[in-house]
Amino acid sequence: MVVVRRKITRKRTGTKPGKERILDAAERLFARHGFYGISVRDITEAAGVDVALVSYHFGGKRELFTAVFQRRAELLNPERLAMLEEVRRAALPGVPTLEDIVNAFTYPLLERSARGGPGWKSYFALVAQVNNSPEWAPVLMTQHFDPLVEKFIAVLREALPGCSAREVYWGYQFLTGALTLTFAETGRIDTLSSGLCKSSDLDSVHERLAPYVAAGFRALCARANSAEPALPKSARAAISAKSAKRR
Amino acid sequence: MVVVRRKITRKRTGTKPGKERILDAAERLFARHGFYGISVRDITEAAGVDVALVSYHFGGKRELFTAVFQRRAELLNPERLAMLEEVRRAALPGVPTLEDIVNAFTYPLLERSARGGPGWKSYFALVAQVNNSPEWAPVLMTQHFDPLVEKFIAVLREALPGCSAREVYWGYQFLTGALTLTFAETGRIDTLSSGLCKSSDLDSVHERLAPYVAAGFRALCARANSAEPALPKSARAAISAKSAKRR
DNA sequence: GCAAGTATTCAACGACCGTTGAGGAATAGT
DNA sequence: ACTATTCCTCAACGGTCGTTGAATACTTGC
Repeated sequence: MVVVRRKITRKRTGTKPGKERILDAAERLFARHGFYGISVRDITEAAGVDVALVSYHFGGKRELFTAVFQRRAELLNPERLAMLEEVRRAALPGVPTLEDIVNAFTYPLLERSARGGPGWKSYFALVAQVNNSPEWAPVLMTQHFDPLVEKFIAVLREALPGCSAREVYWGYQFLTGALTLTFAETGRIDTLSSGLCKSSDLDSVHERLAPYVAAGFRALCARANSAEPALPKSARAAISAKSAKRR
Repeated sequence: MVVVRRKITRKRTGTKPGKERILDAAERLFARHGFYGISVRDITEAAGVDVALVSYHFGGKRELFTAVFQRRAELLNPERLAMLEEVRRAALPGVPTLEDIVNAFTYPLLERSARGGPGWKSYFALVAQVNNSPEWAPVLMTQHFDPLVEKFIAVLREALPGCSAREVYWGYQFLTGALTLTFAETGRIDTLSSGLCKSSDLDSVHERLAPYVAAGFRALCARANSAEPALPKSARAAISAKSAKRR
């Protein structure tokens, strides 16, 4: 397949500077085809700038990729942290519900993917691919999201007294898997359901994910606390009663 | 970075024919770096054969990729279908529990990823990446897994009487997201939990995923049947009682 | 042992890859 | 108006990409 490349060079017609235009184009194209599936020429042509600008502004293709990943993470995490603290404060002197914690974790993401514009939509699709990549996840996800995740897990543990840390970590893993597949918006649920459900209908996900995950967490803890009792029966019963209380 | 490529050409030292060796090497490398992240030369060098063999045996790189994806899907799906039928038969004249259905869906996969050897482990990591890719999922996942998935969803609906199809589809989507992230084995839960949980500990996943997901399904149905009543109250109460029954 | 067919190697093709250095244009400070 | 700085263009580099056609090796059937 031979593709003729015509130079576009729209020469400052737009209002945005080249650096930002590159970030936007890279975000969109990386999200769809991954890091290796897109060349810097693809990106700069889509952005209407010269190839050399990638090296000039970012140092190289790899650094551009991490810059794309970083840009919106820095906007997102403070908001998510604030929402977690707000949920926590509102529940004082008790602890927040699992549903509220999960919502604080997911809502800022789902809301922006749904109504933040195409840039945000691409960004979350990119996060979905990165999160499922053995090559990229240990670097990018850990670096940009783990400090926040640790805070969420700490609050989850407060809301699940008597539940072992292992259950909470596995529950979080299932949550983030469900969430990132949603962001990928591959359209698979659309065809499976013959159009009854739409990948892009993130409001439906927002309604359902928190109840689903919260019930999952409770089931994990109930299972761990009923099987293999390592404590005397009386202590175990007290713990179960506490963690089984709903709402 | 300049990498010197030395020819290996181990010339039929192994027992496997070149076609199979290419499939094995491609599986391992595609799983880690994706379709575009690996060249056919990377693959053929790892397999110890000549570059031209890819075109000869498969027609091209793209066809090799789909062949890798197809090979184990064809082994997997009949077994999963048989397990679903077995679970269904064992529950007659009733319907199987959600836990048993989810296990029939996940166990053949988790078991092979855990103890099927490195080939299977790579394969599921590849599936994880494909499932989260807007470029590949609509083609490969739909083509090779959707017929099976439709059967599972049909049985899930039997086990969730009075629950709308939408809830079941969303519940399935969350399940498959949690499952595929598990297969990716990115090691993120390892660092998050300071080594308390291990990505590779699929037995732990097997114990927990079914209870988690089953509880999630029940929560979705309960939510749908309690909020926004479109039916008269009496009918609604009857449905809720049915779908809320546990175990 | 010979022929037919299959499997594999070899060398090379044009296209595209990421990156770079030299230089031009725009901008800001004085 | 001059200068320094930043932003951007142009042309080209060495390398790697996927693919191919011709030639060689191996296997099978007789």
